[in-house]
Amino acid sequence: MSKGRTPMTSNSCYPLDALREEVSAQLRAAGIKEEDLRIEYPPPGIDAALAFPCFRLSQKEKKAPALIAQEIAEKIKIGVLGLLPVAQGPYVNFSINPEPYDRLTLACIDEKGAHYGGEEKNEKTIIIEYSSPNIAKPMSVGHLRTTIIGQVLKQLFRFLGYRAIGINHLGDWGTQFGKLIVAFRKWGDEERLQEAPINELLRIYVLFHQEAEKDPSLEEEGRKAFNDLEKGDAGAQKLWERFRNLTLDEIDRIYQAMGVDFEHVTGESFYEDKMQKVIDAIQAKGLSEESEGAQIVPLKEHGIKQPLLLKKRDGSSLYATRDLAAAVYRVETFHPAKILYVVGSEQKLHFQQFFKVLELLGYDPGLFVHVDFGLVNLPEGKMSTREGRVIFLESLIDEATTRAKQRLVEREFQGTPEELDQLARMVGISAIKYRDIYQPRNRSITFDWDEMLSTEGNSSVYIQYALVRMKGILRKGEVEAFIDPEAAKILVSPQEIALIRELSRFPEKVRLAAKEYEPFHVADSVYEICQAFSRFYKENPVLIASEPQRSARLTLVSATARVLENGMDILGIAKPEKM
RNA sequence: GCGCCAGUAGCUCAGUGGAUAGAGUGCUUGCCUCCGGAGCAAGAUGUCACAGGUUCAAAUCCUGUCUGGCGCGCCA
Repeated sequence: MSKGRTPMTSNSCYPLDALREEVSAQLRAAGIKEEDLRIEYPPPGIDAALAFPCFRLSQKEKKAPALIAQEIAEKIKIGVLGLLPVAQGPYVNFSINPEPYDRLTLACIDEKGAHYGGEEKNEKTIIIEYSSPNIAKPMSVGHLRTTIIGQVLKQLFRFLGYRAIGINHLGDWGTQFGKLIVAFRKWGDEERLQEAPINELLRIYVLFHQEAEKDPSLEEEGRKAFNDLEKGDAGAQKLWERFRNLTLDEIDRIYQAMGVDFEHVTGESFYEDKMQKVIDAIQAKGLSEESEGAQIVPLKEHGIKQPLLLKKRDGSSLYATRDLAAAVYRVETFHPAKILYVVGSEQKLHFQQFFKVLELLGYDPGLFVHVDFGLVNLPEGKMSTREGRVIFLESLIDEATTRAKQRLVEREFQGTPEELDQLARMVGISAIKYRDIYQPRNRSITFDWDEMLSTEGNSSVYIQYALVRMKGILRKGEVEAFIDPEAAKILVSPQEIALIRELSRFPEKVRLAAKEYEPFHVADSVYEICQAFSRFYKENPVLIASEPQRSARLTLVSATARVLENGMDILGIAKPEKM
């Protein structure tokens, strides 16, 4: 840090925070009360970094807002990071004093390094449940969003100092396993199961449903088989275990390719022996009742019309029961500050119900968050594994890798075939991931190959390419991440200033992403940084510049690469050295 | 029928009650003697679904209508 010239009340050196504090202090000194202190960001056309609107005061004091702005501006003295504010209409606009602000930014990046944008370690635990594929089914692009968003959130919260625990809540329990057991006993092929387990399981599963249309008694048989399984029948148990292990081996390969990992892989079956306790607690509180032979928890009095189904007529469990057991187990085992459920928005009602029941059981409702997201549809309509209208994750990864490779060959990539393969995977898989985090989670997506694997504009490739150019410059400039804050006085071109400004915004965007559970804010900042860099790169030569520009620009490239890598690490975007 | 989500540029989408509503893509046009052009620059394109209301101020809040997606008892 450069000599503590900057007023800082927190231990954070983030420049935008410091500027905000400075501006707040100035406004307070000018007589603005705390409750009127609202600082906002002016729109892009306005040449200012922060603005204070005077409408509210105008109401209180019955004076024209422009007049108030004028008076406030006159009372304020020049700051350290900011210039003398100016009244523009009803606003008091605060502009940045580039040199000290940029010096602080560079110093902060230098000081924090790989932690720039992050926060100090805290003691809080956050649990993130994500991915959660079904055993015996291939992963389709439908599982992509939860897997990627969940993994990114985990990395994001770690970056912000949390202890983040990822849980893969496998769909390894439920009626479909009864069906699968019946199907395998009738039509299963041992050899095929060995060779391509998921394929074979999918085949007999689809077959089961076809046959069940002709012979509805199969459904009953399936339910009975699950009931056996739940009661601990040895034969059923053994088959189930095989299906589970074989599927997991296959799925693990995809996780590995995508850089996804979990602290715990505990499927629904894990909670099989933990459900009774919750059911007892619910009954003890008198929350449940019998209805049409099933056990339900009515929620009408609590604003939810549909009751939660606790137990089926035949006494076997439902997913809500297992989710309740899982929640209780996790709270007691990990004492988390939050549990995030990264699950599609079509399950919103389910989460409302089961969160409400937890609340009625005495748990803090603020503990549980459904991080929902929109569906992935195909142009032909809703995906359906049974009806064969589906794109498997494996084919998506293959296609992405193939396309990346093709492009690399076109561009005459220099390297061994192994390097080419590896790079193609880095580029291809990152492209897939980025598509799920560059926009908010909320919307449903219609799957489109070209859009999914885009390499232009706001895409992972654009970001990787920007990093590669930075690395290229640093390599040739023989600079090892050297950042000299004093470069701030030389970095005065519009592109240089704009780039540093963008770097200074990164921490705030990271924080916002965590607050809203929205990875896209990080992606957005990363993209803006790359765009600012590309503009800088175009107009400001680095290596061929003469001193002191050359060194100053090397510092800037170094700092930019640092921040960019922090962002890419959060997002799980691969960081190639060359491409 | 009820509930939730969405409707902003041709397409995919940002946008904290405040200033001239922004990106990407697509389209038109420039830019490789220069650190990698998967790039940069410029241009055109808007009834913010519609109708009311609240407010000094509404794409943003409220009500209603229309359109689309999802959900609503023994699947997850």
